Amino acid sequence: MTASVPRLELRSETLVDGLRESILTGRYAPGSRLVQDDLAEAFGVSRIPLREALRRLEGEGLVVISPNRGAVVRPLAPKDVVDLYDLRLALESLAIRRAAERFADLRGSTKVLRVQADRAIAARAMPTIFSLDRDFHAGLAATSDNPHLVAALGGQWSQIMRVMHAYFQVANYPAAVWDDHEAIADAVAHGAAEAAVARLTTHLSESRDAILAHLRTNGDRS
Amino acid sequence: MTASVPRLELRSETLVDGLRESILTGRYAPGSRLVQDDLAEAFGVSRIPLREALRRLEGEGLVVISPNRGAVVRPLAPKDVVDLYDLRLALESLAIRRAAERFADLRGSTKVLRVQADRAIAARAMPTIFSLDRDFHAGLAATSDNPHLVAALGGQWSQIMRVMHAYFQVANYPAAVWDDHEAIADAVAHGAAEAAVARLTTHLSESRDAILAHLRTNGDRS
DNA sequence: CTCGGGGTGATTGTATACAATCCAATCGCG
DNA sequence: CGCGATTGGATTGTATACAATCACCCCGAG
Repeated sequence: MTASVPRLELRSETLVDGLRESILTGRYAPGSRLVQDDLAEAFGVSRIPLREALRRLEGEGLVVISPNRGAVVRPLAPKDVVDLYDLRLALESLAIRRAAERFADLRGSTKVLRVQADRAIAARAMPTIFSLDRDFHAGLAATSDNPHLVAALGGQWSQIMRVMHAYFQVANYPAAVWDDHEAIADAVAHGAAEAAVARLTTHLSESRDAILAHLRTNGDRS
Repeated sequence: MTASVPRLELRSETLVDGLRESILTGRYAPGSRLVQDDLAEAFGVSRIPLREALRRLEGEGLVVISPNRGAVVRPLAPKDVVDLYDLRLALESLAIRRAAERFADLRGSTKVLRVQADRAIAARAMPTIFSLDRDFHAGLAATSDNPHLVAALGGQWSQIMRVMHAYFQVANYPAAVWDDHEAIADAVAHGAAEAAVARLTTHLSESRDAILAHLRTNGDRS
């Protein structure tokens, strides 16, 4: 399937995206080894661009590379979940406050997302659900008009998405998620920053606790 | 400490550190091109490990790589300074709150830093001053007991350090910096999180404004 | 003088090839 | 039988070599 291909734009770029997606969706689980020869063959390239892609992801914090011992998908312990959510709350609160200052109205797109989400939930398509969830929070971040904040949040979300895919194998998504989203979008649109932050706080707490619960139930990995 | 290791440990690792340091200290200024052949020769390696190092730094947000057009040190506009400080305040406030919860006492090391800083100021050694400033804030972050927060703050600090070196060529460091540090450390040690945050807020505002002022004065670059 | 149109040198992108290192299983010795 | 040395295979690290792409300059037509 490595298409005949001279058409490829730039190997490295598509490689980074492909690898990142594979890690985020759990195709390569936290802690698993990333053997260069195998990956190179799987993506149809030599090891040179592949190694560069790994370095890129190392910089993003998705993989850990030990000299002469190779790369592994960065492991995730329960404490990481707590720490990540703590951090994420601070970042996203800032995003909300900045967005509310300008009365950013993203209720429209939120509604669209909800429709798509309902469909995905009916179809039990977890990856799609996660993706739509991410879209909402990414949209929220974007309205902050602070690219550095967007980047930082994107990094945190990557980590969290990894946890979700690692532990949410069964569909057991917190039900009120999309209600929370609407409430937050509504508050932001009215400039009610603190109300939005309050709702976000409970929103994230529930999400975090759901993950931690699943983690303890299915937490049979070392 | 660094094991005896006389011979070269691993090219890539020392390369990344060396390159990062060169960028942070302004040896390669924001916006300047990073030609692979030149850097490879300068560091005495081939282009392969060098390219990997660049990818790593791209992941950290220090360089930007355009396909077939090479890498440049990520440019920094005035708005970046504002955005970075906005973000940094949120992150460091979180660090302070977590540190204050445990009454972390870093007044001892802060005092040591101040002594070293006074010496550096007398010697007009700006890079050393920046470094000691970073040490204080890094120490503060470390007491949060949240590695992800430490990493995020480290990334922000890298960006800010780049701005400092780019615009603070002349020694004009805000005078009250080390008083602020002592006040913050003192408040944290007494568990007075909000007092520490308040002092941090003015501390960062002054630092930011000093940079912006210099930026406007010396801002003759495109 | 301005605007395309090549052509050329400089620079990046990737594959192949080989050296260095690590890991595990085996062997030898007590 | 236990345990450290050793060796072989697997895997990573780097250099050399070459292909692909781009930027710049020069030139000629309008």
